[in-house]
Amino acid sequence: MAKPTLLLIDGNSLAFRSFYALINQVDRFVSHEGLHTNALVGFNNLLDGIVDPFKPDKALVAWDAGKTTFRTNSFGDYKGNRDKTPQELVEQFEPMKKMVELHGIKNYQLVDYEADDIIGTIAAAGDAAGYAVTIVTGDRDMRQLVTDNITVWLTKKGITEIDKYMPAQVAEVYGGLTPAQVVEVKGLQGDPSDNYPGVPGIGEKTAIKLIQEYHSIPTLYEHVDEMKASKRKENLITYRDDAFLSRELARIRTDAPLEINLDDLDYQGIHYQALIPFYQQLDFKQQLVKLANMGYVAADAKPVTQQPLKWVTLDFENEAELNRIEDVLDVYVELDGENYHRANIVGFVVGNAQVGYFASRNVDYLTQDSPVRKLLQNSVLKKRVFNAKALTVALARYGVQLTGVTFDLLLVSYLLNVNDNSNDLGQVAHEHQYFDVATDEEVYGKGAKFQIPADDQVFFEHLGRKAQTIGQLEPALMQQLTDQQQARLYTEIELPLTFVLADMEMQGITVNADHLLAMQSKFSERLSELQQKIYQQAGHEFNIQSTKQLGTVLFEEMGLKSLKKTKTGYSTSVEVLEQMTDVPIVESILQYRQLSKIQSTYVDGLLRVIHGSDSKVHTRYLQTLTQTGRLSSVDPNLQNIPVRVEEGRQIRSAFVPSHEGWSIFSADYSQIELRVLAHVTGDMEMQKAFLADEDIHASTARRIFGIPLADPISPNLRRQAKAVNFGIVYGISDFGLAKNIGTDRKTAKQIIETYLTEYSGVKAWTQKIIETAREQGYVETIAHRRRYLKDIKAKNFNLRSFAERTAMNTPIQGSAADIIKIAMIKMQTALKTHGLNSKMLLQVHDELIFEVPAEELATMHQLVPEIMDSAVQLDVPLKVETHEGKTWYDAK
DNA sequence: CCCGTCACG
DNA sequence: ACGTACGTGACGGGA
Repeated sequence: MAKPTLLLIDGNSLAFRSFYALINQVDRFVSHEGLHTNALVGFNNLLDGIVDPFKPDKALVAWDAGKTTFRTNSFGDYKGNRDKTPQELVEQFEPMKKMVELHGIKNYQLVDYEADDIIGTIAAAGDAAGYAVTIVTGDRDMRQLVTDNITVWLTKKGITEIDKYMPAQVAEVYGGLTPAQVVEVKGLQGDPSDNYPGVPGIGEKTAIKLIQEYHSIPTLYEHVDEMKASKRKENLITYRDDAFLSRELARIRTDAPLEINLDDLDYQGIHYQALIPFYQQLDFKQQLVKLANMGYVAADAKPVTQQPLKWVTLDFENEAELNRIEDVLDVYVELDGENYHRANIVGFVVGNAQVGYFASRNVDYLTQDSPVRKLLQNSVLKKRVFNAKALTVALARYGVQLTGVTFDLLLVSYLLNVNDNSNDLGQVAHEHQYFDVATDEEVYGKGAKFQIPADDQVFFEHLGRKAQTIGQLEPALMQQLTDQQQARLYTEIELPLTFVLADMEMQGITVNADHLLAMQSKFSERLSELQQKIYQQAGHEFNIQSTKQLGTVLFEEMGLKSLKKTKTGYSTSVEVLEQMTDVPIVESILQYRQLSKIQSTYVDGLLRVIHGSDSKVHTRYLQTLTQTGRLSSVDPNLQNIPVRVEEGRQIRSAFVPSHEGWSIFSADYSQIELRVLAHVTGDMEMQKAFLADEDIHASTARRIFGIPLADPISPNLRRQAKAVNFGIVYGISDFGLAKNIGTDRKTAKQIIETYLTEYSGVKAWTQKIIETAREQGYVETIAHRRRYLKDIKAKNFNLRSFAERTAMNTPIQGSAADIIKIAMIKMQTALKTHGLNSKMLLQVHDELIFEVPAEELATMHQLVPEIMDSAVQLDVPLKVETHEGKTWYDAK
């Protein structure tokens, strides 16, 4: 008969592991009550993944009781170099213990003892009582407890993967030693993380070798005199006491005076119903979904019944049934990659709840005349989709002109809350408390395991669920849009824009590959010259692109003074290097850096993404990503093509019109963010300056530096005033301004105060917007785009300050984004109504780029500014400047 | 996969 | 006393 099982869990060790596994995202895991939950998430995964399937007979989670233990009493420095446990973790301990209880497991801690000792003691008792004992921990030293009946499960890097240690595995990593000998090794080796010393110069390798030979520390010292003279022998003798002390510190106790025994440890099983309010409090949505799928729902929840799903595999027998579809069609198309300009359609589904859903992998239904194709191209039939832009572009490649989209789940979800921007339909649905659909990861797997199911039953059911979800969510989400006064933002801006963007992306922009190739060979020659020069200046070869190696060369070998550090080493950023240009190698490195950036990101990078079929690049604009409402551009990013430095700027000469004799034409808003600032703040002084079409930075300089009208403004003061204007838009701080204009903090502070006195409307507005953010929890743009600021009331100064700057910046940056989006929609319409052949190709936040036939140039110079500056009516005028040229470079 | 760096508005 | 300008994406290096 199988032995009874006893599961012992090292609470502290695993809490720390969980916390640091997600340390980078500590601020992304915060409950609505402001509690950090990253460690709780990790710990919960651990319970789910290891404990729950284990179903032990008895179980315990052991915790440290506090800072002092018998170890600190015997050795004051024990764990003396540990940083204080971060507050973000401390606050998670109590809920974590509650989580343990709700999973049916007892917690235990004991004054003066560490979790290890509790586990050691119970494990020994369990071993003696005939249990199969399993210990789960992140602490490698626990392996000393292993016996034939005690297995140690050690978490690897993350926390969900584990290595299992039985005596054989311990022997394997410890060169044939027994678990009991682990403390002998540790005694010699010491442990920097616990701050006990061991013997200097002896690491794990040597310690194992010595214990292999002498078996233990006491016997080693019996024979120490026989060792041949060496530094090691000297150290062993000198640090004898440390070795014995460290050995004791490393030894886990098996005789702690516990007040509990095995009878108290019966595993209770999971208290499902009680977990619901607990998970709700922590905002553990995924866990709630899992509970719901098991039939556990909150007492006050609407009953979750899995909706029935009507679906069939589309075939030539049943395709006629599609003709019964009227009013509305839900559509979902699955691609085999995220870049929809290249990816293939691997499956699709159309239908609605009344008639049912029709799924297929056969793209002939799309490429050839079929009922499906007719429905998709029928403009009267309302389509409900997820990611209309991707769908439009993908279908267009199969010859289908999708029309009549009224509901885009992804887009609507993003507008309701910019954080709900997952490209996974299931995840988005779960955000809206709709659980009748799984995520792609759940169905397809991820990483190397990703696979579209070969089984039609599985694949089509998932597709059907997705399509059905879109339809099910539409009424509630459209209502929420209305409630948040965002209906017009959706119907008049974002939804029409999505099709404008689809057009621009499909149009693409032609890139002259020969030109890039010429640049490539010129640059690589120059790069190897610079490389040789740098090797010479350094005295040896090294990887210039490695910040680590570069730091060693500059700050250790060459003895330059390090001016700034990053958390991983010396900073070698431009900012730092520019202060050391008197050293020749630094100058060379700066040149090398600049050139290799252009080469790798722009020359090589662009060449890689030119489509063979049309010699164009087709970016994808992400419409549902940024926190402010701007677009972003990927694959390639065409919103950060160099312009400020001449060498880089020449990249732009590779961007050319797609027809002989055409031109590249650009139109940009002048100072749009400051104009928006003048509008939203209602500041009369700033508005006057714009109404008079003054040079705004000069005008600001005049006011904040008190320069009489008769006097000219020096370029330096104008530059400073410009920095102040930028600072205001970004949510200014004296430190930031000082750094930017190279003055001291006090002066910067004075400048800001003067600015806010001179522009009192701006001052009043910044105070008001922060107040508003605190009251409603969000800020808005002129088109009612919304951004929630969860940290606006944070106790932590940094988090709160950041939220306050965001509160000021988002209405400005976001409203500017609203304006150009409106202009783009109007522009596309105007091109059509004027019967122009010019094409809008790119958007770069405050500028639009077109390709234009020669005969339309004059018209465009007039029409484009007209459309752009009348996109919205502000209290100050909008100003637009236009340029044209044979290439993008020349359109300046 | 994260970090430092650097390109843009 | 805190540490600090807003919003993005791509690259190479190195765990």
